[in-house]
Amino acid sequence: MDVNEILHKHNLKITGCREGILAVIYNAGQPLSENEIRERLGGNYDRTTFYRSFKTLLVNNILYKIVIDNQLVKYSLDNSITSKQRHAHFYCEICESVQCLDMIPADTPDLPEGYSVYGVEIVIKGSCDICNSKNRKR
Amino acid sequence: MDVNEILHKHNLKITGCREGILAVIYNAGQPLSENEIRERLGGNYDRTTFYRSFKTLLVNNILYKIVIDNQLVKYSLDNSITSKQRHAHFYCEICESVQCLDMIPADTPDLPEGYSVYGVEIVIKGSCDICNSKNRKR
DNA sequence: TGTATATTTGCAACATTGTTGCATTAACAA
DNA sequence: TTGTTAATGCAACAATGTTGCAAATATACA
Repeated sequence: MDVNEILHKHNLKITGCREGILAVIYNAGQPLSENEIRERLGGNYDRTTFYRSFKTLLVNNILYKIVIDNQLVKYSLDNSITSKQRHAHFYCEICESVQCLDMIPADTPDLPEGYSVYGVEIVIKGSCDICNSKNRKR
Repeated sequence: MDVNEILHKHNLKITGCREGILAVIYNAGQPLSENEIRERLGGNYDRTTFYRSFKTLLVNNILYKIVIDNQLVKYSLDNSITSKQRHAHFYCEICESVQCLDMIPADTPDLPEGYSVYGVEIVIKGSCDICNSKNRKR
């Protein structure tokens, strides 16, 4: 994945913060919280710059915001970048990681007459296979 | 619905704040945000008391927390109180109201081996029939 | 009905999270 | 290389959520 190309295609300037955020998320292979991203970038960049970078990347549909709880938000690359379909997400309440459940599509359901649908968010909460196997071993 | 009976059954003291929160939600017939509830109670009770009342009612499975966004949370009566099944919620981005979609169950999906599921959250975002009809008339 | 006890409340102080204005700095098109 | 525009970092602020503690309240029980 070429981060610079993505930014360029969206007419966004290539800055260290934006590059870093996208690279960290891409390399992680799973959605990350803002704090997780900041940690992996080694504490560079101001908090304000982060917020603004996220906002810019979200508005331009480069990042996708997964709201687990009002106190926990994770960011992944948008489907338009990854060419994925809309899908559900799994949140492990033990290791606090989020996984994309590509096998569970977030399809638009049938609603009563007169309703318009812009998006469908599905978050499944539980404990993941890794955490479950660790607990069994103890 | 007898609010006092619900509190009593859960071994919680019957206080004005708890009674008020439950009565307001019940009478609204739809999930409400903390601010909406505070407004309808006429500004009584401290902000701290509210937070603690919500926490108590949530921990005791009397209230259910519907996370629309990290900045917007709505509260409804828990399914154990209303005897409803788990269901999806609809959020209207125009009037900012939330409706229970009882016709769309939030069933536990099939996940890969080793995963445990504690809960499924489905939030459908769009515009509701009332807001859509208002826009058509203009 | 009155009283003892444990819980809840309200206040203050604090911690965290997110926003805005503005001068400085950096990106990049030409 | 340079001019223009946008992004950054800082400070100050606003909103949201938490904690400790003294005073007030709910309730079980005499």
